[in-house]
Amino acid sequence: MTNELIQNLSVDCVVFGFDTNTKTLNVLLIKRYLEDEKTNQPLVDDYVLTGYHVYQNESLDDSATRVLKELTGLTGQYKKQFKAFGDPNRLKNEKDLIWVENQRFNVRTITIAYYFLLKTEDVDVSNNTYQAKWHPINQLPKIGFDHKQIILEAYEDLKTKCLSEPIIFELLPDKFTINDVQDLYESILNIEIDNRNFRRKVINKKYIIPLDEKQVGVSKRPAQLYMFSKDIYQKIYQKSYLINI
Amino acid sequence: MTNELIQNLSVDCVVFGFDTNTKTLNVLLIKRYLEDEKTNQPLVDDYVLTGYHVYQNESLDDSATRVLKELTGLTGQYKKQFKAFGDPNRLKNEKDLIWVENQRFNVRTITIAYYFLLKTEDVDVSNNTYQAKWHPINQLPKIGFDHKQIILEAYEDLKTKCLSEPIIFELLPDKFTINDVQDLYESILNIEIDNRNFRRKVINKKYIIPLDEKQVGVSKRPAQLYMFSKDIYQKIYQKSYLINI
DNA sequence: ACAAAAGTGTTTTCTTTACACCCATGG
DNA sequence: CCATGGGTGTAAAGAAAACACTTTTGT
Repeated sequence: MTNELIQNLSVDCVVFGFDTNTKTLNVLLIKRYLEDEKTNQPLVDDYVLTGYHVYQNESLDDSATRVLKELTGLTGQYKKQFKAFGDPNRLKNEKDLIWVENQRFNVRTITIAYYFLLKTEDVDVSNNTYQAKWHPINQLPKIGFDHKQIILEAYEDLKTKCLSEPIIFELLPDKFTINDVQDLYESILNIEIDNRNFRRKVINKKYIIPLDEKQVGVSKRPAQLYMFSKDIYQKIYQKSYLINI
Repeated sequence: MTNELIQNLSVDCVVFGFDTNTKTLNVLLIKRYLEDEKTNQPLVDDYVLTGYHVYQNESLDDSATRVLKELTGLTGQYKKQFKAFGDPNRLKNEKDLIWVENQRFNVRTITIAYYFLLKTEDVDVSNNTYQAKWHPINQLPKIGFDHKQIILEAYEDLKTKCLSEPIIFELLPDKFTINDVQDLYESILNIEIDNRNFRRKVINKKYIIPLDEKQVGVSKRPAQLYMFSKDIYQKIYQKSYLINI
């Protein structure tokens, strides 16, 4: 079998990045721009998710990994396939049709959507091939295709999942403060959390390990740094059967 | 556009049914059987999920609904798209290749997997076109393709989801006893639950409504019947932000 | 009257929530 | 010495867990 693209199948990647400085949860989007050849008027000018067709000999997961690597250079980031989008009309608004025709791909394309978790600081966005930019999840720009819906569904999944699994640490640097963790939860969930109760809860976890280190270069009292131990987490993990309906 | 099948795309349906009598959670599987034309020896003889290719003008959800209807005659059942399976080698063990060649479909088929929740009693399995049979989730027969994996992942999703959403009632008749609910949780989660604590918890929910009715035709003390009100549930539903990692 | 499952209360423990001030550091 | 965010404890309320006997019904 030759290694061709599967014309009607793609992956799309919702790349979430947390910015510890501004305390915002962001999505990495690429520019979609097309001009009229004669008038030079922009025909399409908005943002979309990064994505690409799947190769014939490639698994869906590998495909998503490849797309992320091409966009960011990163590998080994947390990744989750969260939904397939395949409505027959999903690429059929006016701008999308212009774009699709220009790019010569199938209008009935099914996309397998993934989301990734990483740190904004890990991506050099300054001279990115795709003109990728971070956008706060709460201030999304004009977005093409059905990608806004895809982003929002990814975000819902993230919100649910971060309550029951320690995926939050994928969005933080290896060394973080308790307040970083709180800020992150507050950004994702859009809620306020009591600092004392939160600290107690987090610090009591055996897999949150205090380091012999404090913040440096901050113009205030430097905070204690912690790390997350996945090993310890997995060792002490106990499935909860608490029914909460 | 003609209404053709999309050759490399299918949906597969994991149909869960709870049997209130035997107190078992079951999966509906269809027979896969093929004989050698000359020797009449069985070449393939096992079970698979029901599934079919998606039509060009059909959404993924509609496709799954159609497949369920063809199998069971039922519509309007609880349905969830839970994962896409698209490994390039997913249909490539020996029996699968024999089957695939016989059925002339693409070996690189991506399937969008759904699960459905219903009551075993709602399906007339006796003279089913597909020789469909209920199989207890804990005693699955020999299963073809990658469908065992698909079933197990559906089951994992169901286990998680039934802890935080009232989907359990999709598996029960409209009128049920508290012990029915407990039996169902115990079957799904494979755990034992304290009856007194469980009753208290469930009966206190405003959306669990006691009826002016008791069981009839049972050879023991007849139990109080209840119903689940989705309306009330949605009205009083409050998103929980409890962090439990 | 007996078998079989339905139904019932209390206590202990754990978890969550609410709440306000002092501390350490860099500038 | 001051501004800034870091860090701390206690009490009350609510939820979960542990636990054994009585009641109702059909046969």
